[in-house]
Amino acid sequence: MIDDEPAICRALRINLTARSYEVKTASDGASGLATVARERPDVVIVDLGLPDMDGAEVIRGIRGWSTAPIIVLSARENEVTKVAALDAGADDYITKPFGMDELLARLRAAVRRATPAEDAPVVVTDDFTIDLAAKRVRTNADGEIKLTPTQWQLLEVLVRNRGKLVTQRQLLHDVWGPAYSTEANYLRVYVAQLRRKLEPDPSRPRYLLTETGMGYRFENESVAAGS
Amino acid sequence: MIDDEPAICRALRINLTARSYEVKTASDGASGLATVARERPDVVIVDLGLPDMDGAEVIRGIRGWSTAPIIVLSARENEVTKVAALDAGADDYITKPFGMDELLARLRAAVRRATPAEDAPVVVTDDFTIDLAAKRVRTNADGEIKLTPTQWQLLEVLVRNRGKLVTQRQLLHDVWGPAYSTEANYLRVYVAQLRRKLEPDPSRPRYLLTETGMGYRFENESVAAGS
DNA sequence: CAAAGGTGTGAAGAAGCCGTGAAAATGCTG
DNA sequence: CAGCATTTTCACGGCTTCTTCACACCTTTG
Repeated sequence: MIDDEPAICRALRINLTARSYEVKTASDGASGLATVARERPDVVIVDLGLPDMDGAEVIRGIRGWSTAPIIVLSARENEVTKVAALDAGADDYITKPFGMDELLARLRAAVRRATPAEDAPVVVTDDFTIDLAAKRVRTNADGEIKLTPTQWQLLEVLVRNRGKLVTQRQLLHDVWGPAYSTEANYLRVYVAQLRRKLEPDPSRPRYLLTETGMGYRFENESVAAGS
Repeated sequence: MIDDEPAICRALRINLTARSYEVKTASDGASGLATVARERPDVVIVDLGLPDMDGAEVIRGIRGWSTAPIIVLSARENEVTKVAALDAGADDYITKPFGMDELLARLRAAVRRATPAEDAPVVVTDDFTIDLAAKRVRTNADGEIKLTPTQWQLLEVLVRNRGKLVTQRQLLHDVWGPAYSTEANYLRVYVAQLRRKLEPDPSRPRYLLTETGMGYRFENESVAAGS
């Protein structure tokens, strides 16, 4: 937050911190730019009418090397100023006085836009790599592995719960649907198929583990230290 | 633009057309959603207070399957309405009466934000070159290739997700719209057409790969070193 | 030590999916 | 309105995938 009015700064800091945003403040353009450079914020809130620099200057200074959303606060209704700020690279422009709820909503909108929903869905083991997003598996030995839809779904459920035990019941429910809670042989058949394709030694599984009487577990102890 | 006031509609249309935006209008929520589904606009402007639907409903309806920026116009200063619209997925909220210059500036900001990731609008393979921006394909053998609109859209979705598997569902959704989630034969027909035009050996595809039961994948393993 | 339940195989028929060519319907242009 | 390009629909053979089953193996339990 780059703002020279202590009152607004304090009000915002309190409200934002209460919603578990992390807030850093600067009170003029120069130190604002420095802070942005240092802290790499996810969003920047800039008050126009800073003591040392023109608002559009500050915005351009940030845009020169960051694509973080910039929200401008200003007392000035003046349309020319708004247009200048927006064209300099600002993402939103709020006129004072403003409601805190509106600011927060605009903040959420800005963050939402900037976050392209990337949850790193790639699991790497010593023997193969699973890319959940691309729906793709390759082994270090043979390269690309082809999985059938059911095989893939089963693997996906297990990998999404990696480390945890997944009940037979739940696996059947998630892969075959609510009507198949009893057909436990499906699991045996398909787990065997996956082991044949993924495990270095299918008869002694290292990743797709059986928990007798309960279900299965995908384990990826990066092994690291032998023994 | 979804707006039921003819005066505003006309004013906007004139101003936007003059700046060489292409404008489509709808005068109520239902036809607005239909128009968005059909036209695939780059930005949507929605007036709240439509005759048939709640504003937030319209926004959610669009957000359900499009990520195009949505700018809301409204006569209501009411903060609750603003927050509701923004949290429903709107990107900006402008209170009437507004200055045309401000609207245009916010429009530019919205479009600018929405078009960042053009990280490689030209895809080159060993056999052909796809220019996403210019919407053109040329093969090394025959030169320029003509694609029909549907063929192009399908190819575009696949290429934008190159390397990733794209579900049949998603392809139908993105190319034909939200109502066609089941017509999987369309895909077979059009993929075959694309293969006939692009693949060196259409019966043994190298780029447009089938993942039986799941979907299709555009692959461009520059072939590179064998083994 | 024998019985019982749960698990890992391999194989075979059934079911469903894909590629294909072509015809009917639709929309567009002049 | 005719002529053309495009989209939608359909039915077939060939192939992949799913389901089902029988049997061997293991571990636990009385």
